[in-house]
Amino acid sequence: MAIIVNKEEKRKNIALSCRELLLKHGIDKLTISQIAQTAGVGKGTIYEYFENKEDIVFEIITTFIVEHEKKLEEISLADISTREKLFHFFYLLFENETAKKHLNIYKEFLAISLTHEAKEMLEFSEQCREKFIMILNRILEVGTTSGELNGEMQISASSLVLFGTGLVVDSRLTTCNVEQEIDRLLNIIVKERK
Amino acid sequence: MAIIVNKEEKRKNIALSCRELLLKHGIDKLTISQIAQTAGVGKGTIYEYFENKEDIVFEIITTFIVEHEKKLEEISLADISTREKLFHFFYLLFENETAKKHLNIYKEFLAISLTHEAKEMLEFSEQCREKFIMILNRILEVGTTSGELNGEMQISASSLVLFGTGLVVDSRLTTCNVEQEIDRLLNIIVKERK
DNA sequence: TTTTTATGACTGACCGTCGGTCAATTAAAT
DNA sequence: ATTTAATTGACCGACGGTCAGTCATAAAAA
Repeated sequence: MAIIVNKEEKRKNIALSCRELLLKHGIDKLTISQIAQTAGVGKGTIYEYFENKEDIVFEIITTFIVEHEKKLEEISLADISTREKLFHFFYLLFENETAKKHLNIYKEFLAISLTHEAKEMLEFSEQCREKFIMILNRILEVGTTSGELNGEMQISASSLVLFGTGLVVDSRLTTCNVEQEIDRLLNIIVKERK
Repeated sequence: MAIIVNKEEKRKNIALSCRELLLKHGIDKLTISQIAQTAGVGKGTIYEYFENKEDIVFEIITTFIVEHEKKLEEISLADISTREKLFHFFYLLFENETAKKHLNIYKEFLAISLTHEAKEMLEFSEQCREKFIMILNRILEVGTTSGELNGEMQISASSLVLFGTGLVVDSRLTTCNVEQEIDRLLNIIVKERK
């Protein structure tokens, strides 16, 4: 017949080659032409591998979120106090300039999925949420058995995820001091140890 | 010399006349041509009164949020238990079909302000946040003095606002059960009364 | 009072951009 | 030579935004 390319692989490669482009311009300013040029293919080729613009942006963002989850995993397994784990868990997206770029992209992703009811996007968000909850639960369990957390309080990981989402969204406001907010939350759920 | 119109008033009138249009179509599907037609003016006229599309959408959404704040005020002053006040405070946007339309609008507002760094928009958001915090603080104060809340816990209104924001954003996910999440939170901060 | 003039309000044809399509082309496999 | 997967960029339609020109009216001039 003719050449057979690994569609899935090429899809990922195109996405990978445009990571920096997305970080630099953000979703809105990113054009398909730019993407095609950066990936070194024709514009039409993009549509061989992606449904539409969201689809490709989504694929790129996925790579970021997967990395993010990996870091969260590391935090949950690190040899630090539960309080520190939780702090880093929430503060991860704010820690430095690179993190803030990722934060911006994540905010844009949230913005899109708030207005577009794309099924795949929602499913992916669900999966992320569940993963976050899983990791948080592990941290909470360790903290409870070690006595670091206010165990009788029945903190649920899903509530904490809501707090985290709020943090991401409201961090755009100057009246929201991220570090302080996290500390306040931790003061409630983590026992004083003296 | 020539006719002088009240720019501010006409601006508001154009916005008002398009409330239903926005509720019906959402931001993305809303076109300037539609807006102009609905408002009964030419397309160019829109740009006499608004900077750009976001500017006009923002003006419309503002009218919804102002209404929302009024309802929150009412809740905070109602003759119900603190737990009920807090529940309604968070559940207000989910209570019925009309509320859900407003929820959608609020989500779209969040979406816009997540991606556009417009100064006025941020300032308005700050004001909203401060107002929310103010109302919540009033509820919390009453609840603390009446002994309904776990007073020693130092719940901060701003943390609760973050929770609320997260609730709005994550409510688009089926894995997020709004009522349950609110109840869980309230179980932590409200004393059992038996 | 009537005419002229200045100017803000208004308009929609037009422009540039961009997401998305498709007919034509290429090239590998048979 | 034929078939077929893969690729491409010219093209399309939609949309946000602009601007040169028109309109309406109040003030000034006659």
